[in-house]
Amino acid sequence: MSAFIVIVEDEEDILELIEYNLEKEGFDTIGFTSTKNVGQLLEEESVDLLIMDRNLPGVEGSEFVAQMRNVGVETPVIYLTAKNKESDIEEGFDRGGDDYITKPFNMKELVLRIKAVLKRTKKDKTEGKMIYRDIVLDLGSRELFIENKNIELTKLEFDLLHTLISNQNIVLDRDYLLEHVWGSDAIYQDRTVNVAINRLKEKIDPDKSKEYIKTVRGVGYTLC
Amino acid sequence: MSAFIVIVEDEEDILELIEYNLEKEGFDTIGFTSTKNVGQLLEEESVDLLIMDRNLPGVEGSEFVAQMRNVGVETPVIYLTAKNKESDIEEGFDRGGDDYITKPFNMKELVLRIKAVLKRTKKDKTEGKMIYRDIVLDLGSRELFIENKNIELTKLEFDLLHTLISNQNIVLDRDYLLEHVWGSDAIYQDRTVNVAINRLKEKIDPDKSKEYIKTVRGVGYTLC
DNA sequence: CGCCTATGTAACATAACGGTTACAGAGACA
DNA sequence: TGTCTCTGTAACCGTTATGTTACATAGGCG
Repeated sequence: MSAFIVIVEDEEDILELIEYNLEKEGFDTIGFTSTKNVGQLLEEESVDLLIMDRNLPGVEGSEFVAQMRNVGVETPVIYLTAKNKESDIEEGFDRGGDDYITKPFNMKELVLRIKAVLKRTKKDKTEGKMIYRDIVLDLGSRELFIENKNIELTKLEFDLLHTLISNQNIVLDRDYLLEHVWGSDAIYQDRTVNVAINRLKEKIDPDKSKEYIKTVRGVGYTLC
Repeated sequence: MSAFIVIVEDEEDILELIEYNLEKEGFDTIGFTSTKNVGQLLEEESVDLLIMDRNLPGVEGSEFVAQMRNVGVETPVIYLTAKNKESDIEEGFDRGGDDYITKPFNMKELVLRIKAVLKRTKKDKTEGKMIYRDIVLDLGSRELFIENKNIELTKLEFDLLHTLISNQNIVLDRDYLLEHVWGSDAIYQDRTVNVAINRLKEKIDPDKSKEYIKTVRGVGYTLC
């Protein structure tokens, strides 16, 4: 899971520490010691996550985010804050922040929270296309093209193919698919997955010549 | 799938009910009626799952978990909560909780969720590749490459090789293999291991020139 | 060398797994 | 309400993985 992360933190050593650790995790980062220029960046570039110190000299971090929200920027935010009085925390949440973390924090926790937020927001990011071999899955219009031919999919089929394609080369077991496609509270039988997969197979490869979806006996399914 | 589960629930009868049912499922459990002593346990012992009432007298369950996260404890959590207002649920998730279940709940659902969480956290640990000499075992795609040639394995063969390779240079006896590959509740004969090992040997080294798997007479097998 | 035990091998039986199909209920839509 | 589509469930069946058994072989030890 790669992502473009903007960090605003006035203490340079902390800023560098965060950047170093996040890049080690494979994220692209850019750091600022003030909110200057950040607004423009958020408006113009596709930023996946903003990590924002709340105790910046001059502007309150949450004030800045509130302004951003007003001009239509929806980038999720994780606040860094030395305060941990509950009122502050609640305030941060109320204004649309997605998470907070109190200093001092450890890197492991920050990374975990980042991944959690990205995972959560990845869902509503429906831009872009996913490609696998000659399969093109348009996440915006929810259309599937195979060899440039449009193939209609039901919601279930689309979601199923989507999670398969976003985990290509990884064998997904039925429980995983049930949880991620049907929902974590779904209590269905794993045979349900079975049938759904085969309906999908039938649609995307009627004459069974392509073998996009490989079944791994005793385990699950994979796109490989 | 055995696991060590800590339960925090102030109502003793509910606590006992949960413990009874989980132990019936083969889990090791320990129950507490308050968070006292729980923090220490989580830090010192390897706990697989925490089941946490959110409505404890005094401390908020999620506050307690947040504190634990701050000191580096990553134990997954399932919250028990009587509240079901959506805001509460989201908050629980946002702060790093892995799942929640609202009271009143039925045991079946709780057990299902427990198994799901355990499986999910186990999976995170098992990504990547394992290498031994010229053997490359891809845990995600469940593929085996020897000298860059792909060799198909059945589920059993894969799991067997996986535990061998993750215990290389250690002689594993048949009981260990039965428990870890076939499952702790498996009641097979040790000849079963024998045959499985040899089927694996045949696949990964047909002309018996490499001798990846060494049999240690009277003890078991090892990759050394 | 000869015995004994552990291990390898091959054949067989069966249980598990997954593909397929048919059907019924749920939901959308007119 | 009636119709149509989507989707979960159950039943059936072929395929294959795998446990079991029986027998062959190899290794250790006197």
